[in-house]
Amino acid sequence: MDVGETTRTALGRLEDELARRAGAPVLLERPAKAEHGDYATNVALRLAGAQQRPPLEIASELAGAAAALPAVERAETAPPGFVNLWLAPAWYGEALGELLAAGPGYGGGSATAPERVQVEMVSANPTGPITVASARNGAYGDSVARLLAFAGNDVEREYYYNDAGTQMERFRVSVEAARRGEPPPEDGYAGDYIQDLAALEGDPVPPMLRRIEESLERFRIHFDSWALQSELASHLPELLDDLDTYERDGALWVRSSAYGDEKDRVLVRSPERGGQPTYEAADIIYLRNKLERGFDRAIYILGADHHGVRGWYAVIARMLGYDPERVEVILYQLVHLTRGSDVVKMSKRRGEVVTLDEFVDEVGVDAARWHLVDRGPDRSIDVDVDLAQERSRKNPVYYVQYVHARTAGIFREAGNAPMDAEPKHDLDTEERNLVKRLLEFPRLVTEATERRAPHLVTDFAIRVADDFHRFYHDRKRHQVVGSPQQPFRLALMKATRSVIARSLDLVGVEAPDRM
RNA sequence: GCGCCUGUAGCUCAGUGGACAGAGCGGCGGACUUCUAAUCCGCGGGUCGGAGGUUCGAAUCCUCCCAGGCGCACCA
Repeated sequence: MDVGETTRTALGRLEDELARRAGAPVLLERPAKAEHGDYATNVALRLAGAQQRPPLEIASELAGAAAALPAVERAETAPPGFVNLWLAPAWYGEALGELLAAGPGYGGGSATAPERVQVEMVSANPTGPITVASARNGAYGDSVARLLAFAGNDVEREYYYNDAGTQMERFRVSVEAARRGEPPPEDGYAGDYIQDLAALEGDPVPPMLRRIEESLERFRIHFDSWALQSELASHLPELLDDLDTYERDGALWVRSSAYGDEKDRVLVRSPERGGQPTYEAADIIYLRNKLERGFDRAIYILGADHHGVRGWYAVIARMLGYDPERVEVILYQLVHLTRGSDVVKMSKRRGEVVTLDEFVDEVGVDAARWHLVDRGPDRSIDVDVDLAQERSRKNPVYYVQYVHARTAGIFREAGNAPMDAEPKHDLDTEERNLVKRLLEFPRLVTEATERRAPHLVTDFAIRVADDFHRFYHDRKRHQVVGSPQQPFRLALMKATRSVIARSLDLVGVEAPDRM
């Protein structure tokens, strides 16, 4: 919807033409019903109040002006004040030609002021394998990162872990116990992976981290950097000088309530509580570290159980003198494990966890990634511990991938035959619908990026697949290779394949040439 | 008690101010001498949790209520 986008697409130019005639911005929408035209605008309804005129009168004038445009084949009004437009085949050719000219970057580059962005995600302490719960964090965070990068931002992914806390101590003690052939201590960690680590020499943390990284790489998530709390902790003394702190009850507090916090926080515990820095102290060190490294924006991907810290990060930014707008906390609801219709409590000790590797072994990377991002982040996800239902071949991911396989088949058949976006025939409903769908992509991607909502992309990909499969299936009318319409239809197929491939890539799913 | 999220078709969910509310799955009935039937077509299915309000227009915005999930430590 930015100026740059509207002026460089056929749809944007048409909107600008209409806006000039209406005297107000015009947004063309695709009506739900075919009888309401290719595109429609409600601008007359919006103007009626200010102009003190009946909406249909304004609509009628605009429809008359629109009908005179070469791109417009027919313009009608409809109560209470819509203007409905039917566009000429030449306009479709122009629009499709522009889409193809944009190449692989079609739909990208929407960031008006590109930023250096860090997305911190997963960040599970390395006390065990990555679970399917953390995998949602990764699938979601990585897709957001892909969207931001496609928009033109410089994006890095970081994994943060606490290598020195009590959780890690319990983990190390559990491995030590296993090495002596003893059971894990109270509150320790059990499981086959502990035995695997016990068979190795030395600190079990590095091999555990390698295993985590392997799981995530297999899941197509690559981390540019790994941050350790122990390396950051040494910066605490210099940090304390810059903060408004005081002592009470033997502990060191920060006056965060003066920066919008609901209460002050302890940064260093009192001696009788161990005298160690708190998690909040680590938060402050880490945020400053991120921003000092030159990131314009620091994004935290956190499960909804951490929603309480959302305001805390803004408080930290203010305490350190940074613009809180540079810090962004994105929350997603949690993954619940079910068995049939029963919710089961996740518990490592009882073995009631599903690891990412198990999930991927069962359903494959593509179905797993799709399943973990195809609904809004504000909605919780159930994963059946027996995994039978996710194994289904009815998963929409295959429906979408099939578009890519079918278009690839067409090009195997067509070879290097010439293509031409300019249609030499009158376009039928399926052809028009497919072009219009593909033209939605730039705005859809822009919205998905701004809203941090990759599920809009999977939803859109299904819509593209609907339109494509409807076109493709009727071979009598829509034969591509060898038909009189071949040059145009090859152009349409190339555009379809490109949009589907990009949509799948944005959520980390492969686009196969054969299925 | 305070805060955040959710409540839409039998099930899982899209839909963040527009035209009679959509899709997938499940159910029933049809379509292959194919550029891949992992596809397509048809039929059934909904007081959009409830009540008010704002608006020409509300699933969408506001207020209250109900139900479910999660969070409110000198825990990590």
